[in-house]
Amino acid sequence: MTEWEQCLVDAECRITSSRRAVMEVLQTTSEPLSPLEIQERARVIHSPLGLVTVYRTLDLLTELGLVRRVHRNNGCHGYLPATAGHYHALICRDCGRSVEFPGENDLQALIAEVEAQTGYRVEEHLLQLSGLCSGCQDVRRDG
Amino acid sequence: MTEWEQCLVDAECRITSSRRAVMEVLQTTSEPLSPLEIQERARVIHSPLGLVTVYRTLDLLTELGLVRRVHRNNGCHGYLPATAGHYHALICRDCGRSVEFPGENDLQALIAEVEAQTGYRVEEHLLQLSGLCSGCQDVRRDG
DNA sequence: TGAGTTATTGAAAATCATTTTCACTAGGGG
DNA sequence: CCCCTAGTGAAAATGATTTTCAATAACTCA
Repeated sequence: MTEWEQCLVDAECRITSSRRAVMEVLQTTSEPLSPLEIQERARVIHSPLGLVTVYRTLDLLTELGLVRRVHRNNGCHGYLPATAGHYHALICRDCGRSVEFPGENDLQALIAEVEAQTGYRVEEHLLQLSGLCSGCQDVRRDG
Repeated sequence: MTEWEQCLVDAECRITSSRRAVMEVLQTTSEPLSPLEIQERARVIHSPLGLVTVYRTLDLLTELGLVRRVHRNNGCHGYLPATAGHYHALICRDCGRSVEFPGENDLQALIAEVEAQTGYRVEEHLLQLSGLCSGCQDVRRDG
């Protein structure tokens, strides 16, 4: 039983072929995948998988903290395996490859400053960076 | 002629009743408004205003840098008058009231660190905070 | 291991934000 | 004041996501 499957059991959820297929796809991707992309890849493993089930499984895994939802430029969402703890996504705009980073220290300083200035109490933050990964920087230099 | 109207003229765009109505609504809000909410409020000023025109005007104003688009929890977007320069939004989850803050210094430090660690070149960032404004913190304490 | 309970599934339809289409209208230069 | 064309609004199209509901399959208890 994988770590994710154990999480499902702990949450009193059933381990189904559909969920297994979605989890396997998510665990082996380095770029954020849309629900449709996840369905396409997961159907190689479990062909009858419906898109609705992909959405439901993504909601479940996101709630359990196993995957992270990121905002894409085109308005739809991408999903990524989550690193333990609170991380943020850095996405390459060229190849879509994505990594996560912590950076909580710097952010906490910023948040403390903002709280002092505004009187708000900050509870959540959304931080997402995009740019070019090293590979795509090279391609641009070469081309 | 208001400052925003001058921007439209400079961009060789016409100043229409629809655009005036949308701009007036946006200039007098402190919380991010959805296109539908903007239409409702702007129709008090210019009743035949269509939702499509609201979307088009929002695109235009966003391109001109006069309004900022923020991500809402429910997946749709809210629009806010933009402060000059690069700012970020801080939104109250209770009353929706919103302020902008700079905080570029702390963020630049974080970005530099992330670039060094990952080899990516960061080009864009999305930072959005949410929590409780001072007023809503008080209400919670009282109630 | 096998039957029963019920969470889960998939297809179709519904919903919601947003975009496109297109004939009509009105802004503003001449 | 007229003309040209950018801008408009209604309706329809699109695309992501959610709901509905009957059928299925995963775990529980014997």
